[in-house]
Amino acid sequence: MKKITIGDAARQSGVKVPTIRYYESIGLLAAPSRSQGNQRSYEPADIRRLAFIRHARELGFEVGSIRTLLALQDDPDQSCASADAIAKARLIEVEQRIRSLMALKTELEIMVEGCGHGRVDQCRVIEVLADHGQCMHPHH
Amino acid sequence: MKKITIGDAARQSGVKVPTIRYYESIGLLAAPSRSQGNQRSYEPADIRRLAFIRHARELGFEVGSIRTLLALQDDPDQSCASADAIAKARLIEVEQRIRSLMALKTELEIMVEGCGHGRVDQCRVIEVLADHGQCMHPHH
DNA sequence: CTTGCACCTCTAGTCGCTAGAGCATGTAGG
DNA sequence: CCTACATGCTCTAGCGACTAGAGGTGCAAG
Repeated sequence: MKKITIGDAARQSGVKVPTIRYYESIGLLAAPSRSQGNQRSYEPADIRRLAFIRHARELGFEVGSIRTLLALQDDPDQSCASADAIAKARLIEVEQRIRSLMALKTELEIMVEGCGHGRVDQCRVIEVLADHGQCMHPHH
Repeated sequence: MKKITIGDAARQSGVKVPTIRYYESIGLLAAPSRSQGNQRSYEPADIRRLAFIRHARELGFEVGSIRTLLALQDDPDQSCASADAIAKARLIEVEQRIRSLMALKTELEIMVEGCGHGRVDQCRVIEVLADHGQCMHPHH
């Protein structure tokens, strides 16, 4: 059997070495076997699990949700209703975040366009920040 | 002179009480005068400053940037080039974040739509997470 | 005068890592 | 076989921007 070091695991999964150790410490990844010299030795399944975690993190899932998703993956007989619920909740979050960022973008554009590059006391950036009432697109 | 307590400052500015104390501790807000009983007593200018900070935080500016923006506001003779640069940088960040969230939204939608609500081993949510190659809209 | 809320300070916890110190191990070249 | 040097190990502390809690004091109403 090929022994995968933590460095190789990091390269193959795209998860950084200290992060892998961190995931082990919080119980997201099982502690792997060790070599004679006490070095972690991973299996291909661990790499897949790490890639799963990484992808889920990139999608913005929190560690708690990932824990549930991993538990579901480990037990394929279960209904995927939980996974679906988690993904749907995340989708709603993302949609809200997009809406709020769009409003924010508009507000920033107004600020930047309004800036005449003169003195601060005529600057729209400062002005808009100081007085929220000037926001054209309320986002909160 | 009317004395504004920290609680009233919180209500008027929309910044929570412990957060106001935190801002004082990191030097974002000057320490106000105190009453006989050692209670903080704010001026209307402090409330405006807090509202400024709150608004900037809502727009996603980091405390470091807010520090600069506040310094600019305090000295209105200065050129607003820095304020403009900060706002522009933030605008670019926001635009990138929106793009990445849109990609993410698409991916989540595919996951959720593909979920047949059956068993986990046929669930697209789990499947897509496990295999990044299935992303239709690569976002990273 | 007492009740009860608001205020005070201080410490520690949150989340998801990241950085650093100070060692041990593994590997490639000479 | 020896020496470099990369990589591994553990442990602690730090990041940002708060938030929570303990344990105490101030103050205003009934």
